[in-house]
Amino acid sequence: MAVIEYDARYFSPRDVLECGQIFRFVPFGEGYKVFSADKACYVYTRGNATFVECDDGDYFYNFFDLGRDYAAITERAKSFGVPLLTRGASLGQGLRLLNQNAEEMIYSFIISQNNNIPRIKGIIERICAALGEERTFMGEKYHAFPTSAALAGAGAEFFKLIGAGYRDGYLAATSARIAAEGIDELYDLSDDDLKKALLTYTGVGPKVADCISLFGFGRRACFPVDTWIEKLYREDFGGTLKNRDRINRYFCELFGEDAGYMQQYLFYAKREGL
DNA sequence: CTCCAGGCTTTAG
DNA sequence: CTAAAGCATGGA
Repeated sequence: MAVIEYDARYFSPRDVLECGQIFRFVPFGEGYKVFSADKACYVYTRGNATFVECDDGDYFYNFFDLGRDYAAITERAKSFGVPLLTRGASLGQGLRLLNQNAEEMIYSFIISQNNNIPRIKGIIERICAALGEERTFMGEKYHAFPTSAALAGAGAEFFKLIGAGYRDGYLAATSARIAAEGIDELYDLSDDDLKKALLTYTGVGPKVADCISLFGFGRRACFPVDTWIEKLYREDFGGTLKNRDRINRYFCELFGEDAGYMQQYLFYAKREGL
C-alpha cells in the first residue's frame, strides 16, 4: 500500500471531490474512498497534511495533479479582481483539478446533461455495479468503471432500466462507437480539434466536450459553460450574452491558458453560495 | 402543481 | 446561421 503525503492547504479532499468534477466517491473513515477507472484510493486530511493511500501511487499522484503548484494558480485567480473568483480561490484554496480517465469522463458527462449531481452519481453507480469488473480495496469490494465493450454489450435497454432517462440512446451509440474505434487518436489533437472530434459523438455537445477535455484530457484552457456559469456570468460579471458558445469564448479570452482552473473556482464559489 | 438540474438533438425559421 | 421544442427522472 503506497501512501502519499501532501500539504493540506492546497489539497482538501472535500473541495476536490464535492465540486462536480468527479462522481465516484463515498465518505469513509476520516475522509473518502475515491474510485477512478479500475482503481481506488482512500484520501483524508490529518493535521496539516492530506494523505492518499492506494495500491498505485503513480496513478493517484497524477490523478490528484500533485505535480502542479496551486499556490501560483490561486494567486492568479485573485489577480483578476473579481469578488466571486477571489472568494472561490480563497475558500476553495484546497481545490485541485483531477486528471481522470478519458472514457469514464465521456460517459459520465453524457449522463450529466440536464441532470443533477446526486442523480448523476446514482446512475453511474448502478452502471458500475452491473457492468464493472469486481475489485477489492482495503478489504472491501467495489466495481471498476466498465469498459466500452461492456457498455456497448449492454445496449440502450439497460441504460433505460437503470434510470439514465432519455440519455439511454446516447450511451448506447457512443459506447458502440468507442468499442469499435477506440479513442487513441484523440490524445494527440490540439484543443480545438479535440473539441470538434468530441462533438461528433452522440450525446456530446459543447459543454460536455469542454468537461471531457478539461477533466479527461488535461486541457486546462477549456471553460465549460453550464447553468451555474451562465448564472454567475450574469450576476457576477454583468454579462449580457445569451448564447453559451459566446459566453464560453468570453471567458476563454478573459482567462487564457488556465481558464479551466478559474472555471472550477467560480463554479465552486457559486454553488457554495459564497 | 411547477421548476430545475454541470444540455443535446432535432426541427423550424 | 440562430431559436425553440422535446426529452426522462427525481427532488425542492
